[in-house]
Amino acid sequence: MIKSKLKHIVREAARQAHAQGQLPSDAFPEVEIEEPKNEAHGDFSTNLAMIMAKVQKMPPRKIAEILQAHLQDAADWILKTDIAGPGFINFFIAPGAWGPVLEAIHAANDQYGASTMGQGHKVQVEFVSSNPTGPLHVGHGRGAAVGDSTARILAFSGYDVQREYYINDSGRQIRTLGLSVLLRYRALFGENVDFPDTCYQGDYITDMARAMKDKHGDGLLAQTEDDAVTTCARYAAGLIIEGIRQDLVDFGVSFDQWFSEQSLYDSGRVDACIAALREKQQVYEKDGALWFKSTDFGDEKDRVVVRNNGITTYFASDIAYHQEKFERGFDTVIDVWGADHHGYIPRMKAAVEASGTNPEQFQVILVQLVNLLRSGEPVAMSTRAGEFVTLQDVVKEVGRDAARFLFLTRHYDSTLDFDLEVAKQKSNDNPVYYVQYVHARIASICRKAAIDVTDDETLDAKALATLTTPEDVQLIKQLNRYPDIIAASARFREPHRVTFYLMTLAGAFHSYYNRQRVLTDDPMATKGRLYLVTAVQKVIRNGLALLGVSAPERM
RNA sequence: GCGCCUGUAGCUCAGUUGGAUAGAGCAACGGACUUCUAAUCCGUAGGCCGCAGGUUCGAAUCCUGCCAGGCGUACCA
Repeated sequence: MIKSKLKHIVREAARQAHAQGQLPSDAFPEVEIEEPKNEAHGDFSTNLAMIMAKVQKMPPRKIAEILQAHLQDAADWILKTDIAGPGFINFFIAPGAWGPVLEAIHAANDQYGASTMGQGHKVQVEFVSSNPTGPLHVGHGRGAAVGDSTARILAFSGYDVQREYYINDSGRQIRTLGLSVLLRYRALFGENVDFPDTCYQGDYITDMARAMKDKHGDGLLAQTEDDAVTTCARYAAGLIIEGIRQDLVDFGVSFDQWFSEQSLYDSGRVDACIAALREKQQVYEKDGALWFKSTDFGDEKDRVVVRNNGITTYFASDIAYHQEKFERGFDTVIDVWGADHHGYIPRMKAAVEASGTNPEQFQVILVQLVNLLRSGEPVAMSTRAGEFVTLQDVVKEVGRDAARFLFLTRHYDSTLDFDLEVAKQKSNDNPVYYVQYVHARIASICRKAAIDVTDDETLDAKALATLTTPEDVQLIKQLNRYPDIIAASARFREPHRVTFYLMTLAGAFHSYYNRQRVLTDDPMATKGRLYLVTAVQKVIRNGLALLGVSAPERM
């Protein structure tokens, strides 16, 4: 807010300088206001003079001097301006001028940081979409945290967001699942079955076999293998999906829609899609298979959509699925995938483009792997061997808040070491408590305070005016950054920016807490500081909510 | 071989999309609880931003080439 005012003031200064013939060109670039890292460089700065040097054909410092003359009396809250370095203009803001930041926070309350950036554009975020062949593991948890938080941040930033889970309930893996259950089922009746290692090994398979026995008795033994596999597959997939849904609910993640791959076949959508590809001559036959010409759209080789045995590939239904998504009117479709699927991106982009959609409307967030550790030692994980720590296990052991927060303490591009022992610790090593502690501490102050300022419609100007110490100003400046952080986080689809911001804000608060007393004998000063710390509390609560993490009143 | 991601303090990672003297946490060392919660704070120390070129007023950031690690490279999903 202060930044946008400054932006306007600088632009106005440039305009005046041009009008008075001091600047030859009126081709002004967008004014950028940034915050210098070094305090000696003021509260804000602009590099406009440097950027304009080429167009104006003048040295940057000279331009800065011209601009500075027009900035002299632009606003009474600008204490002074400096020209420094190669041509930065630095602004020093009056310590008493930061009150509007707190007013904005209290007025907006849980909407502080929200924006209309998305202008109501329809965005779909599809995430997790784990195959219903087994429970979710830690890697899925990270995808869930990233996808869910991204969706929350986009919605907060004015996008019309829909969250979707794609269920791969068709194809060979599901057959394998059914077979796995059937074989265990037969074993329950004393059959000496040979259990291939291509089948799913986990105990949950045997559990489901027992359930089949309870439900059908020995009825499946009489069926053809094909029918029995189908029965088992349907039952198992349904049960697993239900488990996944419950795990995600326990993790604080919900979806607007669960989309079945099988439904694309049942409705004839996949066949229609392939027919359309033929129509547009985007496919050709070779070696008995049908190939999609993805190389026409930048992929490195063409891809099979119908195998020579007549069965469609996963890619075929995925083309149909993404066409269907865009037909639903989404301006942007975001898929959150595990990094091991990155080779799939070019062909999917190609398919989207071939369907006549601008490929930029299709975006993939590739989430890197999670290395699960316990006290620094890797925990063995192999889905096929059935040895893995499930997301449910992790949430049970370390808690939902810690798990979600830690999944978002890295850029999704970086692999993440997730140490169960560290995640459990209620100490310095665990940033989630560091942030939550701020919320609890402030709640405690409020309980102790004689007055309640949280319902104040308008803030007492006299109380605000007491907030002039360097510690006060520093903390307010930190709060002032929040909307920009959210905007960047939404623009780049990077939830970790919020996480890092919260850790920084928490640090600033703890530091403040140790230097300044909130509740004192001075009623005005106390009131002012209550305005300040409750604003911090609101921003912490607000940011944690975007991460799907709770803000406790006591710890 | 080719493609994608990563390489920043002893360790784990940020770095406002090209800005000023590269930051934080942990670990190490030294301090602060008769105080609104010590799950906290203050201080010290720690750097060839993988290497080498290039682009410009200016590069951890952009381009090229190497080196190292991870992942991928199906008529699997």
